[in-house]
Amino acid sequence: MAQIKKEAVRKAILESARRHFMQRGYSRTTLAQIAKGAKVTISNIYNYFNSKLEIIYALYEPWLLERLEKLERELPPLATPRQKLRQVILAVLRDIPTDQNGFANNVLQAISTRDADEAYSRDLLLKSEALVSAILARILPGDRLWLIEDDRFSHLLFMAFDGFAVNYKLNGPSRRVEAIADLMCDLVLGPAPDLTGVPVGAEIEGIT
Amino acid sequence: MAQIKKEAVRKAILESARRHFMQRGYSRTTLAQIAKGAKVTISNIYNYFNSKLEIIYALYEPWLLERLEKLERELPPLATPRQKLRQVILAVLRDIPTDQNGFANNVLQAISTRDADEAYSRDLLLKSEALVSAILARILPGDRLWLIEDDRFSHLLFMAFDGFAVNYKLNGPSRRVEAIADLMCDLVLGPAPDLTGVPVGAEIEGIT
DNA sequence: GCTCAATAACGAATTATATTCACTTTTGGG
DNA sequence: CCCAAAAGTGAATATAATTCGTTATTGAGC
Repeated sequence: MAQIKKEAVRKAILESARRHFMQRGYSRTTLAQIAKGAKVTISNIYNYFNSKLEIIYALYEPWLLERLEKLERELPPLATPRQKLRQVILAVLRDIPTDQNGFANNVLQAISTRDADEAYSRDLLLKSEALVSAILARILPGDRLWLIEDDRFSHLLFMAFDGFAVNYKLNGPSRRVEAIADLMCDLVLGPAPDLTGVPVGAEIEGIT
Repeated sequence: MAQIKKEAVRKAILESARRHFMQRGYSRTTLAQIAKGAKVTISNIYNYFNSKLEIIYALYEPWLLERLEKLERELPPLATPRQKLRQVILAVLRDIPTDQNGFANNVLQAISTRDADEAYSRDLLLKSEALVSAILARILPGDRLWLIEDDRFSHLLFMAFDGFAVNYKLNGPSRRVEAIADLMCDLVLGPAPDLTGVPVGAEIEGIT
């Protein structure tokens, strides 16, 4: 054959892109900046990726899946179904949208401005919803399992995920997301037990 | 004084912009197209608006408020609180995101790509949430009014609104949005009455 | 009506970037 | 040790938003 594309170069491009997207967002990051950061010429980037859009897709999938795996690791220490459900909701509506200085928003930037003829696969969305449904299946009591049929509840969460991602960039961290998580827990599991008289902090998730 | 900005010119610019945004989306609509459609030069547009972003803002607010007023007009004919709640949810998650070929998505395009130094006011979001809360206050039974405290439930709806707006452009009409509305109705008002044996159609909202 | 200054309207730059292209350099298999 | 395929390059190209210097219009005061 001949020269082989170097994994190191690809990595360098992705790393530089990630840094810049995080700092300045997708739209305002130029290929010139990415190239400079990766010590590569702009045109050589096109030997590795067909477009700027493809670069962010390459970053997005592993990032999101990693975050969902992290969520799974966080759950076992939590004592009650309520704490676990709350954590799942907060992961999707708060922790992931704010991760990496709002990285999720970059994907929305990219997707919403893409040309109609550029392919877009919703596989990742479907996969993520299924993953969250599987997590919920292990948390919810039997009489609440109808919620996750057809990934309905997960779909709702991921639709709201978009909104929280956009709003994080506009207004900073949401002041109401925890209240919304509690509200959803109440709706799904019934009202929280009255904690009056219970030592402060006992209802907080995490190490007891 | 001297020449006065003509309302007709401003209107023409907005109308042309609306048409083009609807057809091709915000990013792919050029000022050249808007100018041509409005029979105005590109540079004259800048006598009326400071930027492309300002044009879509000028279209967005009246459009959204009009849609929310339309929602209010749709409610009185509906018989039950459940039908009304369902209609509110469907308005925010389905009807408004799909209106005008996904006009809402244009605003997301504009907002998500705006420069950080461009002012953005969340007043409209807050106003809309308050409006929907007020509507819900008239629908929900007293023991469910805690849901709308601090506009929590409305906020959740409007966060999901963003997701549905984005996804409408990517995948067309959601196949699950009605199921999600039913799910939310069930969570908020308790399970739907069993309609087995009831004449078909009796549970559908609208004229009885 | 007439004047004139404010400003609407204009066309031609300017700027900023993603993408393409023709060319040069490198390198792995025979 | 070739050499062709592919990596890598710098210079166009294309597309658009925005700015700028100039011209044309017009409403208020006379």
